[in-house]
Amino acid sequence: MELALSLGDPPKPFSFIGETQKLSSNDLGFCMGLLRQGDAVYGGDEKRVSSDPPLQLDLLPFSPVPRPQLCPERGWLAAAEEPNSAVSSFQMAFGMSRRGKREVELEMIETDQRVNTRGSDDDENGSTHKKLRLSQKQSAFLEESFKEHNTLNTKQKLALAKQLNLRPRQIEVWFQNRRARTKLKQTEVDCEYLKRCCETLAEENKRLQKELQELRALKSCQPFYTQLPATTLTMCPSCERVTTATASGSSNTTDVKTGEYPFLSPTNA
DNA sequence: TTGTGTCCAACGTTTACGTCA
DNA sequence: AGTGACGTAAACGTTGGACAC
Repeated sequence: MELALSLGDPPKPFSFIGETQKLSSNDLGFCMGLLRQGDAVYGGDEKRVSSDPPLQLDLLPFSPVPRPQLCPERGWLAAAEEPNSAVSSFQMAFGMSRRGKREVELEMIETDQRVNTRGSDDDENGSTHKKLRLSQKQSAFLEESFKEHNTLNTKQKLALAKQLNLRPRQIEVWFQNRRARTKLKQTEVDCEYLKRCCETLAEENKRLQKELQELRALKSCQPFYTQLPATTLTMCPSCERVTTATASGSSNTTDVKTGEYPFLSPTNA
């Protein structure tokens, strides 16, 4: 059994869920995907062994609290901002537009007086490395690279190492740690979001309980209702018909859309 | 199909560094 | 100036998945 859980994201199919299960992109809320054991998913081209479609449940058709997202451009929280409209912290810090930014960055790296000298010499002879902080400019350049792609292939890693005068291993480690930091921060944000959701739902529950109590009180004051037998309402999700099962065992159905009660219609009367 | 080796991301931990009281 | 506590970032070790052979 495979379970995917998306908190607060606009519902979208999970990797193992096909196009047929798409939900409205306007909705926000909780999204769960369920894959039964025996379903097989292979890499990019998804093939399924089981004929039964997996489930994707949108548990909240509305989002009581807009879920904040860590802004990859700025490194702080952002809510419903245009992702490309923001000027990055790097650009803000160094006062430049995105155009030509790369050239300026490289120039700064080259002129950086504090060169991280824990270089390839140590790497080759396998001696232990003395830990040195990366310079601000090196960090800034890595941050920029991370915003463009948070994982590196070998080619990118080597290129970055060469540009920043660092060992490829350092680049690799930096990206690993950076991903860990991002994840940690997003987890914190998600926790806060869930906390607020919980509070909102608790309030809603309280309100509904109160409403129910009022309705029950109203019902006890109106003898007409008390004469009706106790019923259990169930709705068929596909045809949206409600079945009322009475305590005596009889049952009736009604169409939710039209509100028509067949047993009261002239044809049935 | 199974076994083996390689690569890499994720994760937890350790360690060095910087800051502050 | 020296020192210890603390937070952060760099680095390390392990594990497991994907992939090629």
